[in-house]
Amino acid sequence: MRTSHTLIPTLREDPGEAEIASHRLLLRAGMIRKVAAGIYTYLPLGLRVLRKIEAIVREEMNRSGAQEVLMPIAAPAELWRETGRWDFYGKELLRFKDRHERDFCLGPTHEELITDLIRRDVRSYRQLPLNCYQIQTKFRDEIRPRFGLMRGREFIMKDAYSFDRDEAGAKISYQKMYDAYSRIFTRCGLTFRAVEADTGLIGGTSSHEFMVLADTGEETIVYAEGGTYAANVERAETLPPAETSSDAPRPLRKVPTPGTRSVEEVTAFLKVSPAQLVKTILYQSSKDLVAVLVRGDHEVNEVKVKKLLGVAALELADPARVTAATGAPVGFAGPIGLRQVRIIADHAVKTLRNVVVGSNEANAHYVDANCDRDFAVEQFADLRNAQAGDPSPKGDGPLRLARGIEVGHVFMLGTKYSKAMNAMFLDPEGKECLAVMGCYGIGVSRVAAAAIEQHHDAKGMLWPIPIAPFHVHLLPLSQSAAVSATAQTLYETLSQAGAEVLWDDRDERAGVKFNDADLIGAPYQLVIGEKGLAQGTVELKERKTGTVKKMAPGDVLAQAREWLGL
RNA sequence: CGGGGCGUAGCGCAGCCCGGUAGCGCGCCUGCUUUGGGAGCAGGAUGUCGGAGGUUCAAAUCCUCUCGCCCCGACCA
Repeated sequence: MRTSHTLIPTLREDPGEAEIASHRLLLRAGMIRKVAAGIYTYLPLGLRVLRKIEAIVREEMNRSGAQEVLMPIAAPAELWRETGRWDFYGKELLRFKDRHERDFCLGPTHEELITDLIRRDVRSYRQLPLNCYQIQTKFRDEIRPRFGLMRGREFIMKDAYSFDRDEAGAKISYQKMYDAYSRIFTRCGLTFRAVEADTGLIGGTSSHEFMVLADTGEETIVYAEGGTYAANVERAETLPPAETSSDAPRPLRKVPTPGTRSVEEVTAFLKVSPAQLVKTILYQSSKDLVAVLVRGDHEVNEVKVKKLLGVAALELADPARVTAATGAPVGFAGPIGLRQVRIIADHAVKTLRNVVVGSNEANAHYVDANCDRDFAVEQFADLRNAQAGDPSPKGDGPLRLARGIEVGHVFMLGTKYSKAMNAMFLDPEGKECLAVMGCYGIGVSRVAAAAIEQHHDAKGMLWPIPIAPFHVHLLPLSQSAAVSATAQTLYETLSQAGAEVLWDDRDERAGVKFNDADLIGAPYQLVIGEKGLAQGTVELKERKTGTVKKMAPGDVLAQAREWLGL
């Protein structure tokens, strides 16, 4: 493809709105342009990358036995009401009415639509198992879209849904997808890790997320150093401390702690370690007010709290509610004498003796408080985030933290949707059974962004060959007849051999071409200049390493074949 | 939704505090020269100063409202 008539509007300067590498470089290289917050147009180069990723996804999905379908983006509310998600999904679900005032939404995911299809057309166990997938635009009205393609509102997703006769079959389907995903991300040239994950709004029984490891990732993952355990921090289990403190309980005392609200302030004032304090955090759930107790050096894991309480929504109680419930300003809440509020606590709280807690009175805390003796806890559970150094729940070493970009997520759904929507089939005995489902997503556009986060340098992108917009960037440095003729010949030779060549035929100076080529990041650059040509050579340069090989034009094909694996 | 910031030429920004009718760099167009890492000279085009209202003789600048965008937070008491 020639650049002179291709829309590749590269930018010389960094766009002000972009913070992270992928966003900045996608804009600068003229691959995407913003239309609204979290909504982008893909230009020719950006689209080529997406198509490459899609092709790999398609190949591996087909190889795994899944079949491609295409569902609509607009879905009628009725289907979403059947599963209850019309109310449950919240504001991320973009809703609208058609001209007849009927409710519709833009699909953020397609369990309802696919289940509706299958319940109509799959009646017999003979038709199962079945796995249908699509590659399609999704819309989620994110609270805060950011980082370009990383968290858009409109984005491209591959979503697949499997239907099996029973749990055992569903497990096989799940494993097939897990394996396909591993092949897909490997082929895309990504360093990734599959981790245990929370199922979130999709629901279901278990899931794994595929995380591309990158410091700019929005997710925190924990993994056992040298072991196999790996999980999203939302999900990662923490073990209760092995031993209960053997300290003898001391009498409860109330002490003045003027103006100390935070753990740091209180512990510094009382000269105790944060691990000797229990903080009391008040949450407003969709049902009632709940006090969550965790050790001073721990963090509440809201996902775990939500699960324990069986509620969908949970937020910190606002200061007015805290004061109403505790009788004290925010910062002095404690479990002792706290009435009409459910009190739940992290396991670690149970093993502590003689702790500091809030007194529900301004400017005072209790010291030497002991649970059971001084306050009652309704339920103990794992309610905190895992931290670096915690023991792995699998016992395979201490946990470490890392950042990741979630590019894929596989779920065992069980019968959540088939039950809600009555997706039944007849088994060999003629009995009606619920299909056991799984669902599997890949953020196609996010994969592109993740690849850049992992593969770039100060000058631009460093695309892995399988997803690069082009393999070779052909850079004739002058408009002379000899240079042009050589460029023409090499373009044809390489193209015929299956190499994808971007031919910079613009009348630009060498520096401009080099900089644009480095920015766009094709794995190889083929430089043709007057000087080299006078000596009978052209240069083939590896973008990533900067390694330059001078060779006769006739030797380029063989070298390119070797490097590109053609 | 809360906090902060920003909307001025295609892009990046200055001008705003202290009101007087808009500027710089890059890009774009023309010509000449130049031609291996973002060329030089000369000439040129481009702005409802995000929008609406208000104050004023006069508003990019002050006031009010509004829309959009970016960042942080929406998690620790």
